[in-house]
Amino acid sequence: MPELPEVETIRRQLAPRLAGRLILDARAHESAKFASAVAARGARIGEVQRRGKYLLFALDNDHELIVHLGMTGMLRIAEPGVTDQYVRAAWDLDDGAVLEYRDVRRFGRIAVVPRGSYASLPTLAAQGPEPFDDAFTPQQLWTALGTSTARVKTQLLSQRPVAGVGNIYADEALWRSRVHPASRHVTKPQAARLHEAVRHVLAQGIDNGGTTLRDYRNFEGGRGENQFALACYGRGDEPCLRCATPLRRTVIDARGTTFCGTCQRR
DNA sequence: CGCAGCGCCTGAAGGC
DNA sequence: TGCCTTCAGGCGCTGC
Repeated sequence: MPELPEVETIRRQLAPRLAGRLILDARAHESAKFASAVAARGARIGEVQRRGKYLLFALDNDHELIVHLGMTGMLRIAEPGVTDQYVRAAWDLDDGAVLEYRDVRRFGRIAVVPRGSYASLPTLAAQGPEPFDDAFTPQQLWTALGTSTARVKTQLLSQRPVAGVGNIYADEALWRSRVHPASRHVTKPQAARLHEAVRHVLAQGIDNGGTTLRDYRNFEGGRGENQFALACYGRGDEPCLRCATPLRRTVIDARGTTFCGTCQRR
């Protein structure tokens, strides 16, 4: 599932490839989740930025094209003559290439909005700080987590305490910081450890080009390598790398969750 | 207003 | 072998 490291890997690859390109034409799946992709027709692409898991393409008409990859979304340059029933949007570029958005399960989303107007994307509008910005601090994380009584993992997945953490990196960060995923309250030291852990696991994910367990591919079609660096996610019943206790698998907020019942205390 | 619960999607994998 | 069930889960929306 594309989380911040996967989206950032894609952004770094496609930004230089797409900057300055004019969108000559566009097509999209009829679903409201993708239909507005055609509104980018006639615009020139500027800077490509990322906010959490959202890709933001600046357009020269005071709008921006926003792409969220959901579970199985991917961006790529089309191969000539190849048809694919899972392509949900396509943009014809002025250099002859076709940018495609492919999404088997259609959990992703595309929007064209006036620059900075995110009312139609409430999760984007309400997101917490970028994890590598100065605004993300141990104190800020502790305060943010304290405003809700929801489980700490649920809060991380809400994107509100910090942007960009999904199920894989949430399990990794909670394991690294020794915080129990179902905790409804975290201490200041726990928040400080979680702050460090979020930055660590996301930075490592970027360094490794993202995590490819099933569907994730980068803009060049390649796989990430971070799946070989995971300490917790997907390792249920395998020994904890700190204490050797078999990791436990449970469900929190309808998401598969792996954690160490010995190291990670409430 | 906050939040729990639900629905969207479809291929892969496992059971019988 | 083939059919059926279960599973993966981010996020927008609804209703309490």
